[in-house]
Amino acid sequence: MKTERQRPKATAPHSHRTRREIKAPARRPRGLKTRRAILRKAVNLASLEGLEGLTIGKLASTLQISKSGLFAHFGSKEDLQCAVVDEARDIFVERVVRPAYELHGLKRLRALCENWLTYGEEKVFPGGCFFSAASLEFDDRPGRVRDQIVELMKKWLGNLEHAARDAQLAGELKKEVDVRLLAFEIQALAMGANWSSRLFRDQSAFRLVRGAILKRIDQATGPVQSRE
Amino acid sequence: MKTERQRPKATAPHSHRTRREIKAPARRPRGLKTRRAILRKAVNLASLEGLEGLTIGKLASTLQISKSGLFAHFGSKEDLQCAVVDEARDIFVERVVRPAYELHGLKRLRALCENWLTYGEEKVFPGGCFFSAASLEFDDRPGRVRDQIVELMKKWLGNLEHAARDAQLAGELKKEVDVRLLAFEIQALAMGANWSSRLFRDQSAFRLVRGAILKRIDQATGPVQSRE
DNA sequence: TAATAAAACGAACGGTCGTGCTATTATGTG
DNA sequence: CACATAATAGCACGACCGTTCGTTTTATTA
Repeated sequence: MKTERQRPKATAPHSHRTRREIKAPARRPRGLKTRRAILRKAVNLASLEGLEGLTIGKLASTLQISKSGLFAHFGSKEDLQCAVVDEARDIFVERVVRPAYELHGLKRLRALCENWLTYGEEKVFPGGCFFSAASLEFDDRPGRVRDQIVELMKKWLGNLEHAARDAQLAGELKKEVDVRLLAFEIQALAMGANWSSRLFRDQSAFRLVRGAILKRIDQATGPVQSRE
Repeated sequence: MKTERQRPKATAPHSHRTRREIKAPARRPRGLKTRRAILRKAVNLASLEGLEGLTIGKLASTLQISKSGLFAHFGSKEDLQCAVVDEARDIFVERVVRPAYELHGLKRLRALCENWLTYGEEKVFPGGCFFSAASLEFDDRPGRVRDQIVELMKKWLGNLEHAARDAQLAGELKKEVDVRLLAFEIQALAMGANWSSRLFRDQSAFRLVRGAILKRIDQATGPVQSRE
């Protein structure tokens, strides 16, 4: 009853992504700009230090705003972490998933792989793949953050698998190919590239994995190779 | 000059694993027993909470000893982390590497894979593969801990690659197989199994990956299959 | 321009972190 | 038994954590 102002979203159960512009689209509340700026920095920081290592004080001093002012935007650290994950998701979708959705079947599958490799190579997040790190950091921490990451990862694997299945239905992949396994192998190789490039500070891991994934896909397309 | 007692190893540059039993082998200092007990617990805790999330206070209260008493065994948190990594290494070598070294060539390669999968399935560390987690946690934290992890991982990949190369030289693998890539793919799949099993709380990932690795190796042995 | 509400601030809280000192206890040796 | 020494405990420090609260600044609008 008393703590109402600094937790504006606490009562609303789950109203993702639709904040307040629904009823007043031209109001442009000044807080949103700051919030976006905070999240942009927070995502980068979290990719380097981890979602738990991301501290409100450090983030605030980096942005040169007050700790309490920053805090008021979120209401709790967990809410901040959730917002950061969501922001990272948006960036990932924009860079990796969405462009591939203009294609279908095998082409989409190839595009998803290539976009991911580019996303890794170009260091979209300075600390490497945000979700690889977050997955391993939160696999033992029950809570909303973990739930969110699980859901995102399921969707990503589902995207790979769906594209592969479409390709199979279109005759672009051999009938005996296990599309679920194929998706898993691609994901494992991609995470391996991220792991190796970061731990050994060696970007050539992406070259290696690009070759491995291509080989794996070619192998699944059969001797006919992917038409065109 | 004044802080000398609680950092007994600080002056010695790098005397791993040979502590003080070198000159008095029968003395059996009582501290070692406690130290081992601390490390055993610390490894488990660190695998769950991460090497940074592993806290001296929590560790001490878990073991029901005083924080300062525990601290005196190591002298700094970084030293503790190094000791924990070393302890985890010992366990890993004992479970995965050493048993395979009774075999050679392709058999050793297969044994390394199978031992790793068993090590993952049986939850040797309650938080999953210690080194997968530590790798991603420390890939951006320069220091002795990171250096140690890098070295261990290089050795592990080297082990896989070496076994594969021996197999190739013995004619058990096709000549055109890239043993470095093969080692990398195995490692990526293994880490993928760890990742998936933990994030989705689904042990079947190990079944999936066992199949994938076997297929990958069979494919490298050629149509003749591994003799015997 | 005055009123109003949102946003940012500053200071402080209780807690925990790693670490450093000093004292106490246990152990092995003369 | 006395003594030296190693092992452990007790206590406190400064720093930083997430969080709260009251105040001040800033922007909107009547």
